Amino acid sequence: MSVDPISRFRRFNRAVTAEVGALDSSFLGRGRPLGAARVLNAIGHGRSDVAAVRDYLGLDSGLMSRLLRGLEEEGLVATTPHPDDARRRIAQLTDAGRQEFEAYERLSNERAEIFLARHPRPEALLAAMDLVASVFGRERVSIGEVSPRGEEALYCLGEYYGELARRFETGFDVSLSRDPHADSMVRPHGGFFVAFSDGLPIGCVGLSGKGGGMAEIKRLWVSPAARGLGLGRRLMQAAEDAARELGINILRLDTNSALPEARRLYERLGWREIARFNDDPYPDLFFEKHL
Amino acid sequence: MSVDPISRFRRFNRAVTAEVGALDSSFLGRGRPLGAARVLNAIGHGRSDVAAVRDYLGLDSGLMSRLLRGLEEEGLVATTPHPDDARRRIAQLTDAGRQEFEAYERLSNERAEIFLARHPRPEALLAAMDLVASVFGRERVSIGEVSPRGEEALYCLGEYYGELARRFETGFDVSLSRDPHADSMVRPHGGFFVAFSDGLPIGCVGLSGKGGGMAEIKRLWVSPAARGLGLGRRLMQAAEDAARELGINILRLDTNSALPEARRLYERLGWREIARFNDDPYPDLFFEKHL
DNA sequence: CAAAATGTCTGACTTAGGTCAGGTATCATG
DNA sequence: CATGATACCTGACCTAAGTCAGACATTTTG
Repeated sequence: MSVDPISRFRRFNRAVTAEVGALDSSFLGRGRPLGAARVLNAIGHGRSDVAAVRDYLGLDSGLMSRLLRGLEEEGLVATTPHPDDARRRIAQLTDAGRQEFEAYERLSNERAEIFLARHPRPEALLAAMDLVASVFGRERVSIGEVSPRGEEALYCLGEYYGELARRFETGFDVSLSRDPHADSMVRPHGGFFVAFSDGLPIGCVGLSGKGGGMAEIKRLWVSPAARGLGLGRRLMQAAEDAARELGINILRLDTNSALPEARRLYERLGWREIARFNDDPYPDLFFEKHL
Repeated sequence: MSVDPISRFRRFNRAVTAEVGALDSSFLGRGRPLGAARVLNAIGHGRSDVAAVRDYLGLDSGLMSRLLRGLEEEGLVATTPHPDDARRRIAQLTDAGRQEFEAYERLSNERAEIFLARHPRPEALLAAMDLVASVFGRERVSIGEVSPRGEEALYCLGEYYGELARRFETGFDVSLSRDPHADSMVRPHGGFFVAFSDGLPIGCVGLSGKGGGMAEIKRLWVSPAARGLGLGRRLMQAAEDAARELGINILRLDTNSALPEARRLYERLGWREIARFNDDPYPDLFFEKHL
């Protein structure tokens, strides 16, 4: 019986091709070819620069131009020259365009809801989808610096605390831990970095400093769906790069032996175990790295 | 932060659309449009009837005819009239066609291997993909009667025993259990049914009889990826239908309280708990249903 | 056995999507 | 301020894919 990995992969492909095809063609219900609908959606999602849309959708400049013209004639899009550079153009939805865009959004959301409702445990299904999407999108993960008070950061931190609570035998209570003040993770003291996969945050790390040549790495978290894809390393690299930029040359961090994969990561990245340097009740392992 | 189910679903869609598109276009490397490649593959996978191919690929009869003609001109396919009905035609690969088909298969397998190698735990990735594929392919699951000695049946039984071994505190040893003889699950005594999703077996059930108006349901198994999609019910229905056909009017089964979802299923389907009717060491629950 | 139905094929046509070679306006630079 | 680079646009062209009406041979049905 051929239930080998390859057959399973190919079954997945066929199932998904059929379904995604149906999803795509549901966009056809609004009497507009798929190309035009995709451009409308890209603009609706905030890609206003014509070149950005073209790039995102992988379109030839001629084709892009024609699609844009079509949407303009329909009265859904208006283009204006870019204020800094009149060669470039920026496209924006008109009121009618925004309505049409929202109709597409509704369609898409409806399909998503129907699909998720097909399973008795949508959370398990979503976790599986996250995992697949993370592996597929592995090359398209970007790391950005954000405010540690912003919603992306808060989301990541919430997930991080939840994970610790699950993995520490004693649970985890933020208020008992040495919680770095958000100001310490903002320039010029430090920074806060979030990894985005197609717009969704899937990992974070904080660089917490007080001025001077020393800082701490805090709150390294990678979404379960994205583990094993080298994201921890990339986040640590982003934090180190920022530290160098800020003139920091000694980094420290604390962690717990209940998180063996974190320990392995630090060791692989050239961190050295040192003696306890704080009285936080949760960590039992302490590391340092000279840049 | 929008990390709601809908966003996650849509992220999955985008990731998969991009990847599956790349996969499709990898078929273009052999200098043949996708449509022709799809027809070649359908024939290679054993769909010889022209109507069957057309139906499977959802093609117009005119288009199908032209694609077939193209493949014939390339010397990859030969068509002959159907022996029973000269209006119908059957298509078969020539030697050159088979070589070309195998080249496509190799391409497809290579891509699958590369993808799976991207993850440190391919088994977790595959489990996630199986789950998604099962939900997507929910409507396309077919139940067929097979020999209980065939490879599909043996595969399912292997998975079934593995599952019991994991779920029973004492483990599970087939040789200690009352294993129904395969002959009892073949007409006219009984039957063995396997659920297929796109060719892969994802569930089974046996109807084990010795002649006479009574039979037992044995070996009900549903792949973890396909649970919660109503497959258990469909398999039980297939077994019951076969029982009625064979003139059986009393069905029995035994199960274990370590499998609560099985118990719930039986109760929902109108089975009644009865007293122990055998001395098998594993079951502790016994059910009966009058048809 | 004539009429209706079926399965495939052919020709004429349409649409979506895409490529390519210029063309035009604008910007950056020596 | 001339020159080349850049960003977008236009026209001409092409292919893949699909639709539709009718043709033809064969089979089924009244």
